[in-house]
Amino acid sequence: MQTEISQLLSDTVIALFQANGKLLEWGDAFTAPYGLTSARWQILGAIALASHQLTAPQIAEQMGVSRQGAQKQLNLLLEDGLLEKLPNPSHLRSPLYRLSTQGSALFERVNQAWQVHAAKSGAAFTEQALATTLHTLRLIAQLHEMPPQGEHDET
Amino acid sequence: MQTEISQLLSDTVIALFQANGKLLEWGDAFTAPYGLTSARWQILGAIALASHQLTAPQIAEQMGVSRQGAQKQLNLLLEDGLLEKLPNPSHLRSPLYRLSTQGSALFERVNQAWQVHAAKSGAAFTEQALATTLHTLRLIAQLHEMPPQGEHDET
DNA sequence: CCAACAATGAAAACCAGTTGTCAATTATTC
DNA sequence: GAATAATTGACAACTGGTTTTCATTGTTGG
Repeated sequence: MQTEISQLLSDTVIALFQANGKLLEWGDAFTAPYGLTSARWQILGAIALASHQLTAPQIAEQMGVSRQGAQKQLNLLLEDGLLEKLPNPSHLRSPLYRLSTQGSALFERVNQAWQVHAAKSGAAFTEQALATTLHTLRLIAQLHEMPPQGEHDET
Repeated sequence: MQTEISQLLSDTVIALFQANGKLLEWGDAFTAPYGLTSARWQILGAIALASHQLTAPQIAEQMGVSRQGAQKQLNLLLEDGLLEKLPNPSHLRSPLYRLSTQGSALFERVNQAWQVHAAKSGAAFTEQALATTLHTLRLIAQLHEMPPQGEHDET
């Protein structure tokens, strides 16, 4: 029995996949002039917008990706000199990460360009529609939350 | 100048990424009992719901992935016996794909389970909210459409 | 007809993520 | 304080996608 709402939900999920693909592709092109990719930009953002310095597992957590996945990008960004490690006073093995001078300047530039874009394309939406979409997306994510059976994270 | 709407847009994009991740993860778990993954399911769906038989490039187009990416999965699904090639009367090299008996039965089962889930979780949303979300997502996708400079697809 | 060009499948290299394993460090508990 | 458990970084293998390249097949124009 295909109800109206369940059909809408199916369509929404498909639209979500497509929007995700377009955004990643767009983000890659958008950040390419700065020598970045969507993935790198996302990590820089996570670090830049954090209120304090973060360890690798904290960054992964905050981004919703695996610890190892975040670490991979962190190592690459370190090689590129966009990040730097600080010794973690309370953890010998697990350094804190912050933007290097270079990384900070770069992120600043990208972020400013993004703000311009967001302000411009924001004109295509009503505040009401965006608020509803945001809420619905969060609900969808929550509804499809998987029981955490990862490494040994939860109790 | 961070307007209210551009902040909402940024938050929505982040929520979109997270929902996408959760859905893929959920889809993998959901289809695992049937021996599928999110990716395989998506391809079966594209073929099953098409009004006529499709070639590999058509399937890729319809899914919004690259020709080569779709081909990869098609070959795997062929190996698994879920699809079969039909000789294409108007194209020697480019066969048409359709679900095999086995693939058809499998998709039927998965799809029925999905319908149950969609009907159940649809209860969490109002029709209005879903419609707005669907529309907004399509608008986001459209706004971030990249100028096609691919192989030599577009005119 | 046939020469140029487009579309197709196949394969390889790569990107970005995942899980699993392992050794080392940190935290907990008795 | 020592044994045990959890956290962490590094590495390898895998998934699913991308682009690039190549040989082959269709298509089209002279």
